[in-house]
Amino acid sequence: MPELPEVETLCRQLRTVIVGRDILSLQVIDRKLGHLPPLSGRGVRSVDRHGKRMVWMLSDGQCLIFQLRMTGRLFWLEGEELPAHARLVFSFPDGRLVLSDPRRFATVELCSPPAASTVADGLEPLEPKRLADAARGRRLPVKSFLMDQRVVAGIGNIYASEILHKAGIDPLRPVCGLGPAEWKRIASAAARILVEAVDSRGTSISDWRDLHADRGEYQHRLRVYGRKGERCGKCRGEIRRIVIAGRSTFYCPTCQK
DNA sequence: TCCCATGTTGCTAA
DNA sequence: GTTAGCAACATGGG
Repeated sequence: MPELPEVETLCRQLRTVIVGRDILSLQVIDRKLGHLPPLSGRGVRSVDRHGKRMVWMLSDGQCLIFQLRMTGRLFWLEGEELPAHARLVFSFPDGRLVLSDPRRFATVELCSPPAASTVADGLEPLEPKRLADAARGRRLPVKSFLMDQRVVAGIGNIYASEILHKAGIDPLRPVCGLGPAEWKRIASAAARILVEAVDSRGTSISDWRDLHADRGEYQHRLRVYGRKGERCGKCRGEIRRIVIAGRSTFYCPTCQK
């Protein structure tokens, strides 16, 4: 799925086109998404994000929560033609918004406003101490820890590798063995990378596209992800690919300790 | 044909 | 209680 920077990009772009507008209708194309009412006449009050989850506040007090998972995309359309794999279509006065999702893992839920999350979002300043506290007594690899959405919301497989490379930490290190200085490096690397990725409108590694079907730019700035066998830009070591918890992980064994 | 894929959940077993 | 491993979801690309 889109990770935090990709979902944030969509939120920013969506605000300019749907906040303050009324939904004319909602058409569910893929029944796997479950039952959703047409929502006709309900306005979109706000578009927000927590981690990888997008939340629309509607004028009747209900919320729509989107989880795009692996291949969910949102596209703003002004013409007639629907993109491939269209699963859901919102009609607005000025255009249509479509959920396109080849693998059909995305979910959309209509519900009451959720309670405020106690989990820090990745774009909030990350307290190194908070990470260290959450890690106390746990032995799992630091990469899995960073991807745990109950620890920090929004970091996925690409940015976890990038953050640990910037911080100079071996992704396999058990979290309970990391010291305060290392948590500080991880927290500042995470903040830097996520902000830069948002500024780049995300990473178009394979087929990620933003609301207007444009590519992001962060794929040009990846230092380790997808670069197995290449030389590390920091120390010229050889970048390796390993598997942690079933997910590809890229790192430089020379400068990540 | 096989392997891989930006995610999440749920099960099993150590 | 924690963690790893695996399958499931479903599809497309190399």
